[in-house]
Amino acid sequence: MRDFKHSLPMELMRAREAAMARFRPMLRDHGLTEQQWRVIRALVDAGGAEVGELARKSCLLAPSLTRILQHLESRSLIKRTQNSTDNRRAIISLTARGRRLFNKIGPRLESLYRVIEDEFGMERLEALYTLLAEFYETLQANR
Amino acid sequence: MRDFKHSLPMELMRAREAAMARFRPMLRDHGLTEQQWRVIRALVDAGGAEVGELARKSCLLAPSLTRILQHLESRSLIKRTQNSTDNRRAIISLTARGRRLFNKIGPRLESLYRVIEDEFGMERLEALYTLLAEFYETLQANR
DNA sequence: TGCATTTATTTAACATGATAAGTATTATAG
DNA sequence: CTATAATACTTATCATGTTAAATAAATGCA
Repeated sequence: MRDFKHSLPMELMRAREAAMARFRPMLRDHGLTEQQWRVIRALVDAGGAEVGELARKSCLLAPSLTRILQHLESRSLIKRTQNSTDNRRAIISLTARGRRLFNKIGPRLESLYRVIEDEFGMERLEALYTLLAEFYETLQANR
Repeated sequence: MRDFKHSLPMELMRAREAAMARFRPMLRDHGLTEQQWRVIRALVDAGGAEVGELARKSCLLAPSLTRILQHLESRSLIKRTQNSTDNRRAIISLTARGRRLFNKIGPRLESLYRVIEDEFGMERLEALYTLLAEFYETLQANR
């Protein structure tokens, strides 16, 4: 059998964890989990989105997102706007407070990210991005 | 700011999830989670290990591993052997039942893995492995 | 020896991951 | 128009992720 070390899901996880270990402490200093940050960032990117759309953009399962939105709403970082034509759908968007938090954290994470770019090298990083995207597409296409 | 889509931790996660989606249903059919399987596989690979060593090999945090071991022990898939020279350490190993389960599942997962190799191609897969390992090493080295 | 420190593991608490089931709303066939 | 199916979320449940604190055994040193 293939060596245990040579397990792709494990390697992907280890690489991801190595990166997240750089970012997580700062998010935590601001009272945010990694997943909560993904939601906030997706909302900045989209400028308001339905729950399902937000789940796809932030790579979260619907039940997880439901809880996270409840949490963020209780902290007044997001708000819900009911869609008048379809009462199942609600548009989620950041509050002013949510945007302020993003503006405070975003640049700091960017600079941490640039450190990684410097350490690993932009070329190899781009190569990694490309392979990851291709891998994802290949597996999605044949499923 | 860098495009939200271009977030390395996200891409790593999406790639991992695409792969795990192929494996998870079969593990579930045998009543195992992905993490429980990692522990079993690490035990086969090491043939018995201390808890800390097992945590490293299976990429699990100690508190998660504690719970998983309790679970696996209650199902008689693993056993603990006390170390006489250091009572803090216990050697974890598979029971006969644990090994039988591994022998049943292992080959099926291998064949699912080979499907991925075929779809994505062995060369690109090796390139991905190499980049992931280098990325991990780079980030570990400078931490 | 005796006691503070370190090491190995477990508990605790809160948040998320994963699956199944439930609820409310909208679309659709008859 | 109405019963039925599909859609969009939400709840529920159990397992794990993450951090901090607790426990217990081994080590180091006065």
